[in-house]
This record gives sequence, C-alpha cells and structure tokens, in this order.
Amino acid sequence: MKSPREKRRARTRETILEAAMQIVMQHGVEALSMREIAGRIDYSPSGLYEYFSSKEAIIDELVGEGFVRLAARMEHVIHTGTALERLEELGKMYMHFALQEPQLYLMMFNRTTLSPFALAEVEQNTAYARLVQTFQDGLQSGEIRSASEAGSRELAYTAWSLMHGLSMLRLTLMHQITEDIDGIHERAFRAFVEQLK
Amino acid sequence: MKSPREKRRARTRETILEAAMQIVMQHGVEALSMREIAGRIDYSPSGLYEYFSSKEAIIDELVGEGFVRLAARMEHVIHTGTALERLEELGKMYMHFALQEPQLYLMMFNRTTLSPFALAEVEQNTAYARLVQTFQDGLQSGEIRSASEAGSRELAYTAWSLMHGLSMLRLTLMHQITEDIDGIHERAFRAFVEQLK
DNA sequence: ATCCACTACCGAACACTGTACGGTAACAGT
DNA sequence: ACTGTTACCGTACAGTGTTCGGTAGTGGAT
Repeated sequence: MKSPREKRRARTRETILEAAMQIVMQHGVEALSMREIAGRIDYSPSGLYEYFSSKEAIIDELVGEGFVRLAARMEHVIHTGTALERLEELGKMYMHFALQEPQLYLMMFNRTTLSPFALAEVEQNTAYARLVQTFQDGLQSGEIRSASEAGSRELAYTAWSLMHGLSMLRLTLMHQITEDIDGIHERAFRAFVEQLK
Repeated sequence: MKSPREKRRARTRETILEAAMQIVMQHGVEALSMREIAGRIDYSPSGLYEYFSSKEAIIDELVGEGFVRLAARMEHVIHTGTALERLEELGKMYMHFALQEPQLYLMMFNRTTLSPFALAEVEQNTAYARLVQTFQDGLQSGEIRSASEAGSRELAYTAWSLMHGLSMLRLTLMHQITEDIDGIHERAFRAFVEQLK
C-alpha cells in the first residue's frame, strides 16, 4: 500500500528525472546541472538531494531509462522474414535510435564510472537475447554459414560491437555531415551481413 | 630561422602538453584542470593562457597527439603474410592500443565538439590507408570473397567500426573484468575475419 | 486536541572549476 | 638608454556539485 506521502514523493522524483532527461536530450549531459534542473521545476538545488544522493545518481537513473527505451525500440522490429532480413532490420533500428537520440546514446555509453555490467548481464536483456536468437536461427537454417568455430554468442557480440562502433563514430568524429555518411553506414552494416552468407 | 625566444616558447609549450598528457593518461581527461597542469610545471594557471587560448585547445592538441601515436603503433604491424593474417594483426594491435592507453583512447573518441573530420580526411591517414589496402589485396587475391557489392572502402570502414566498437564497449560498459572478456573480443574480431573467407 | 518525530525544502556557504583583467618585471630592437 | 613587446602572476568573477543549519508543515500516537 502506498501512502499519499509516498505517492507524492514518487511523483516529484519522476518530475526531477523528466526535467533532467529533457536537458540531456536537448543539450547533452555536459549541460546538465543541479541548478538547471532545480530552476526548471521551481526547486532549490539543495532540495534535489532529498531525492538523489548526487548528480551522478541522477545520471545513472537516466542511463537506465535510456537502455529501457532502446530495448523497447528494438522490440518493434519485425519478427517475420528470414534471419538475415531480421538481422539487417535490427541493425538499422539500433543505429536509427542512436542517430535520433544522439545525446542520450552518448550519455549511455560514455560512462566509465560504476557500470556494473558483465557480458552475462547484457545477455539477459531481452533485446540482446533476440539478437543472439536471430543468429542461432540463421546458423540452424544454414542462412548463415559458420566459417569459423564462432557460434551465435560470438557473432551476436560482434554484430553489437559493429552497430555500436558505427553509431559512435557517426556521433563523435563524423557528426558533421559532409558526404552521404548515412548511406556509408548502411552499406557498411550490410557488407557485414552479406559476408555471413 | 628560430630565435632563442621562439625556441624557449616552443619548449615550454611542449612542457605544458607533456604535463597535461600525463594527467590524462593517469587519471582521465575529466581530471585535467588548468590548476593541476600549472601546479605540476610551477606556473600560475593564468600563465598557461599565454600558450593556449583555452583548456579545450590543449585537449585538441592532446587528441591530435593521440592519433599520431595510434598511427605509429599501427605502422609496427607486420607487412608480410597473407591479407587475412595482416588484417587480424591490425585488429589486434588497434585494440591493444585502446586497452593499453584507455584514458587516451576515450578522450580521443568521446569528443563531439569541433572535430573537423570527414571520412575523406580519415582515409588520408596512412594507417587507415593501410587497412583499405589490405582489404584490396585480399579481394584481389581472392582470399576475401566479395559476397556483396561492397568494395575495400566499405569493408575497411566496417572493420574500423568493429574495432572501435569492441574497444569502446570494453572500456566503458565492460571495464570491470568479470570473465574472459579479452578472449571474447579476440574471438569476436576473428569471427569477423573468418566470415570474410 | 496536543504533542513529537520526521519529512520536505531552502539559503548560505565551501571548495572547486575555467577564464578575464591589470599589473609587473624582463627582454629585444632601435 | 629608451621603448614596445613578451612572459608571467595575483586577483577576481561566474559557474559548478555538495554540505549544513534551520524552518516550516505533515502524519501518527497519545
């Protein structure tokens, strides 16, 4: 049973996070300041510490939310078609998310401080599990030839790294659009997929 | 002709950069402060502005130096052997650099502010040119089958993205060593190489 | 209804940051 | 010997995250 007090507390907590998320998505995590958050929701900076122990704690929360949103987006990829088709769609969706929410994506993956992730943990994520499953399907049906001793686990991790690498390069070094960079990215990922045949 | 004055100036400039580089490599770019640099070389913080217009300018210089070092490292990869062998060695060397100089690597690739890079510019880099060349060799000799319409340009960019993605994931999400993560990375990259056959 | 503990919040302050400005020496060229 | 430039410093300012002391007001128990 949630008392009215707890409900109010949970609501303002959410308000803080929403304001913080807005700032991050609009101006990047480096523009996030306690005073800016407080100002937007008519609080004093010190008041925020009633809800979060530090600015870092707020960011951690936002990062978690970011992963939830990414996973949700990946859920919307079609479940039908051949394994290779699905794989290509998964890649497209992933990079589309990074490109559409650049500040959020950068915040999620630029953090070295306390990230209690192990690969085993990542593999529990439903979106990631789907990626592994897709490779397993492809290997089983013979769509994907296993040229090496590599199994679905290795290939999935390879695919994720590639999607991440493409996204990061796009958002950091190549954030100035000069040529048909997005076309290059799409072709680069397709090249990988094609080589699996 | 360099006057003694100019030589002195160039030397202190170098001293500043060396101190800054030390701080970054030891404690990360977030620990880099003008006062810390000044303290280490017995200057006042404001004195540094005689040599660099801002802290950002110093970081830009360090990033440039980082790319020089990375390129130098890549030069040391063997030039003999089959294309696939060389490719695997290039990948290993790249990721070895990132792992050995994590703070430097993170600083180089976490920056969104002013990065005047276009893909065309990257391709002028000798180390990157070597990567492209290796793919070209592999395609020509038939070592690498071109399953798609992808040429050496696409494949090289794909390979770079993969190496970068593996390195970044390793340094951010997976910086806590839990399992044989390095083995996983080596296998992941090899899986990619094998699929090229 | 009265008390009391506790929650929610604020204002001020501290230590830190990057940077601008004014002043002061030492230097270089005439 | 004069003079403009260079090199450097001390101070100060606006901004940051965070701590602390205090103050209302709420919620529950007597």
